[in-house]
Amino acid sequence: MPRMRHSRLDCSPGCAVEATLGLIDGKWKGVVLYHLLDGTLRFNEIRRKLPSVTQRMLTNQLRELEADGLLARKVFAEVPPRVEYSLTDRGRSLRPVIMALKAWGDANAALFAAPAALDAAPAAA
Amino acid sequence: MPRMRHSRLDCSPGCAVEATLGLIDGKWKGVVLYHLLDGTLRFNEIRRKLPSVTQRMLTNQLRELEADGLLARKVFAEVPPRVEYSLTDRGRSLRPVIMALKAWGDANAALFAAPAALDAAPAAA
DNA sequence: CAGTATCCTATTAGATACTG
DNA sequence: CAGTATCTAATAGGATACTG
Repeated sequence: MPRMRHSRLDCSPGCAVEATLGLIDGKWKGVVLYHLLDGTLRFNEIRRKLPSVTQRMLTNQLRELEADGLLARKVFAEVPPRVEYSLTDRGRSLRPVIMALKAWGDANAALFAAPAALDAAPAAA
Repeated sequence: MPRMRHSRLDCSPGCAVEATLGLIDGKWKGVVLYHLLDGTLRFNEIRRKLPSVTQRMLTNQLRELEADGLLARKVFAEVPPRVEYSLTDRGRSLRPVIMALKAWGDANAALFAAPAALDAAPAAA
């Protein structure tokens, strides 16, 4: 069972930066958080938004986010089963962070598309 | 030689979130970027700010940041050698992102100190 | 001072199959 | 539908020693 991620607390004061990063890294956490900003989603709804995530990975990432108090998991005793994921207050408080990441990514999309565009690109603010 | 990190581009539109994250994850990149926001630093100056980083890791992280166009490495032909690291314009454009990460981390410091404080804590905005 | 070079371990992530 | 369970591959990260 994959528990125990980097503690990353052996710094300061940049420590806070790494601590926050530690909660939202993991290959899919950022996107998951991003999509949940729009509201509650079921397991397979999230999955459909992440074309190449495996079931196992998505479960892991969701469990870690839950363990970190960023999202809530609500299981409905139905057949077929239904599980809904939504952000907690703490999770929602990450909105500015997520949006800052997204804004920069959008502004620098060229960087990701063409690695060689480094010199040419205008380095958008 | 550790090259080739996750491409993370198989999403959308949360893609931008992961793309940005991909550039600043790595166990030390966030802090390095943070410290360089204050100005140019030499190799060992950075190292001193990161008590437990190894020489190898710091070098790796710095090289990746450089390859991603976020920082510039300036070598002085002196004895003893001197190498200065500073943010590029693109690196500086990450300031809002880094500061958002830091702000959240500071506001939620309790979360990192005591993992059990999840319920009690007030979930600062 | 600012790295390289090796070697080795731990953590992450993917594939695949099965289940309440 | 929403997971588990295994097994394995890839990657990140650390320890240590050496060098221009």
